[in-house]
Amino acid sequence: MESPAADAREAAAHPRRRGRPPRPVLSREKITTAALAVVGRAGYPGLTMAALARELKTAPSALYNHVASKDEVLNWVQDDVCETIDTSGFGKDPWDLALSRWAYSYRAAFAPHPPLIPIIAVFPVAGAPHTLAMYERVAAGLREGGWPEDMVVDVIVAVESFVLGSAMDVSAPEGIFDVGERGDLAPTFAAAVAARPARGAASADAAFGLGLSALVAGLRGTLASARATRG
Amino acid sequence: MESPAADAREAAAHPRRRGRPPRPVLSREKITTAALAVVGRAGYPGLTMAALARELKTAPSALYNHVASKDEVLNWVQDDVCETIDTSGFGKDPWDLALSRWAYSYRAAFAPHPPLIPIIAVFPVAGAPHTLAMYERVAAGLREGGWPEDMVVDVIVAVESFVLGSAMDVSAPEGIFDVGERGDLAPTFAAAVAARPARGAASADAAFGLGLSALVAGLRGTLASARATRG
DNA sequence: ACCTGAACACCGTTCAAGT
DNA sequence: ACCTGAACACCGTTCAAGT
Repeated sequence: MESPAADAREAAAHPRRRGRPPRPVLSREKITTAALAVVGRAGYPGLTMAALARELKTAPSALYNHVASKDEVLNWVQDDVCETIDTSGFGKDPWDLALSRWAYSYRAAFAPHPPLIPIIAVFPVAGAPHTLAMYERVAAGLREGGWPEDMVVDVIVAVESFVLGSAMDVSAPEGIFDVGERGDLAPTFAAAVAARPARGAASADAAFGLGLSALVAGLRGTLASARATRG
Repeated sequence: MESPAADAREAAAHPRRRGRPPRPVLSREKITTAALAVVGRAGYPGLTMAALARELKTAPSALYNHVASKDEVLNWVQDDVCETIDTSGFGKDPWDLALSRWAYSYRAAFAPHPPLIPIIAVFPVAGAPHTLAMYERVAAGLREGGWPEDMVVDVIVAVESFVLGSAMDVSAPEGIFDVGERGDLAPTFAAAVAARPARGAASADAAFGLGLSALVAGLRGTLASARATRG
């Protein structure tokens, strides 16, 4: 096992010849890690197939031996981000507390990755093992908490929808609700914006906290009446 | 005022000469309408600056005399979609009923326009008059319903986050939660998916209905305790 | 001020050639 | 099977020239 520095010297001195290499130089894991490195350095506008190939010291076309499209790369990155989400409350704390902790962690994980948010909402879980493992832990925790089997997915989807919608808000610019010159057109709204105690990212946090508390409180009521009617 | 058919014949017979036309042929309204026409015919992948220009019978570069970027075009379309959202419950029905009606209508309006969803979450309201007018009606309705001024925006943002997250779900493919071959990795989740009564778009509707009921019920509780503590 | 037409600097993706 | 290198069919945007 050579050091990365030695690898770099090696690559600069002996660029890879044409033809199939003795062992594959790319893999799902390497591509995912490289994509996150590019994003960390250049953001999502900088994540192009060319930049990704440069990070991996290959030709862009080599990527297509391992991945079908750039969208699939984004899906792999999304699955990697899901691995960092905290589900440790389930099976330990009451379901409502665990769900709330999961939601906070989920939003924090995706807030730095806005372009992945529409991806997770739409990509099948079959190709995303960490995402699937997360759903499994949440589903098991909800079942243990007393939720009927046929409601579990709807609860997950509902909370996830709120989380992902809220995660999009985090990247909104500071003055997004500033009414501008025609404040007279929206006097009530403008006054409400001015009356908000928090500013910037803290105000997005406040709205998320308010909504999550309400949603979880509402779900406690939903569960109680579901158990009452079903016995 | 000539008929559209006459306009089309005219344009085909006499393509516009170089140089400034006697009266501007483009405007925000015409560009927005044309963009919606292109989307209706070719979807969002088909909405390119070139296709938009073709719809308007101009050169693509002419668009840039009126709009700064394609993103701004999307923002204009987004504002147009907001005009169709139903806010008529506010000032008539109780705030919770009006809020629920607004949320259903909001989600239905944006479900056919997934690429606009991240746009509305991030673009300033100052340049989006219909969006602003919508917020004004909602804010006024919440104030009338007894919500304190400094909580109104957080309530709007919370409900909007849930709505937009749910709108992204509508365009998810049918089998998004199918676990695939490794069902043993997520047995509880797989069983919960199988136990869901509804399929396809109806299951997204079910999750939305469940979540919205819980969220609104939770907000009723939030308002009650806010009023109790503040007097 | 507001068009046209040509050009620029990309972009994701394909494919033959090579080992 | 899995690389390289060249090429393709776009894309959004800029800008000089024209009225």
